[in-house]
Amino acid sequence: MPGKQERSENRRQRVLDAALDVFTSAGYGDTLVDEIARRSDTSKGGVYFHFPSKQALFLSLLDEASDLLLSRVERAMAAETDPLARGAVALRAVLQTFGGHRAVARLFLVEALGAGHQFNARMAALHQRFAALIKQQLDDAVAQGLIAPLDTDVASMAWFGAVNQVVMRWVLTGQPERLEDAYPALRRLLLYGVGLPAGEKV
Amino acid sequence: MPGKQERSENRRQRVLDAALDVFTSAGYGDTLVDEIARRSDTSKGGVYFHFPSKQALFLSLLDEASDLLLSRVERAMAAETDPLARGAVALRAVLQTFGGHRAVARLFLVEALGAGHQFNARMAALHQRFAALIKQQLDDAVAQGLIAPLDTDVASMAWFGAVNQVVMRWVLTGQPERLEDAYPALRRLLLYGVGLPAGEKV
DNA sequence: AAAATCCGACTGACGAGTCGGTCGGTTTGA
DNA sequence: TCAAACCGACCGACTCGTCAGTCGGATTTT
Repeated sequence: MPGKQERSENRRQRVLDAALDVFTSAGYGDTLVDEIARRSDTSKGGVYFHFPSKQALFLSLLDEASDLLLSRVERAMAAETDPLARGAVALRAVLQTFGGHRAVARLFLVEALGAGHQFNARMAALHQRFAALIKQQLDDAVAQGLIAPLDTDVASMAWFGAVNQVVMRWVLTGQPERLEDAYPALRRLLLYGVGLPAGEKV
Repeated sequence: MPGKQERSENRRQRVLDAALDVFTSAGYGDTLVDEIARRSDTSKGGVYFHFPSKQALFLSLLDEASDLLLSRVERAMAAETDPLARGAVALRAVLQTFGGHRAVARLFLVEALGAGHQFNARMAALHQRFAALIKQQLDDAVAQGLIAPLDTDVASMAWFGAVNQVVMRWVLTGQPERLEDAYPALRRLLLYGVGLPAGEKV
């Protein structure tokens, strides 16, 4: 017998799970709250008991997902000190996390953009956060003389975009079979791009 | 006195122009056909006389824009023979074209994603077309021994994504002031990334 | 019993697409 | 030459399905 909080929490989580399913398969606009209710074995009223609006429900998913992603990335980076190594492990953490949660990846890369203008600010902030994380490592690397000076604004955007696109292709087409398989090629590309001489370790 | 055809063409174009405005500022979902009619100084019926549906109107814009972009890129590439040089001029052509048509850039990079799942296939095909163009140059460059062998699948995706993201930032935040200003840094990044030794010409 | 949770029929706003009608220009034919 | 007949372009009030969100009541938990 689940206690009170427990039952309620279960229900809330079931709604979130179902919402992830439906949002990622139908897109935000075409998702019906009724469908989320049906799939989570509750009712429309039940959904609205736990979430004030469809939009808030979607944002809860995004928050849940970005917490997951950022915590993993930060944990990975904490274990390294060299800026470029931190970039590399962050890259791997991203590929591993998305690689294990395709629906989450889809939510981030496809649906969030398709969810209308209300979400653009939120997404822009999230992008900004990641780009800043990358830029910081690049700036550090330049400061430490590991790489030659370069436009780290453009470079961090480009890094971010490159990873983004590789993940997106995987989400949409299933290639490569395992997302992590793209790691070596991507790491090489990014590090070389930033001026690291060919044949370096890290 | 404008003939009937002429007047009709004018009207049709006015609708397209207004549609570009409204779609790019409100997003697909939040765009009202009534608003397009209002801004093009016509009526809802007038819009529907020229286009069978809101969706078809949007697709017409996309087609118009992709024709513009691809023709410029192809023209630029035709003037070069070296694969990496072709990549570089293609990059510049993209930056110049989008740089001069911010609304079009927004249409491609933001609104098309927000336009719902009906458009995903269309957009995926377009992305595919560009990625294939890039991959071809990279494969040629490898075949000609200009660069060391690499995973050109991942590399072309990464290139594409990198450019995409730089353009998107410009669309959303206005940085850099002139999109073309990102060209040198981006070119360097992409060419180095692909293994071209630092300090090469092209 | 009281409170928390859940149900689902219902409402109201909304907006894409329709359709009967208008209007200016063009063709016909007397 | 000049209507009468015609036609394509255009208009905008209206229809009609859709769906997020509500609410009064039922059910479950404490």
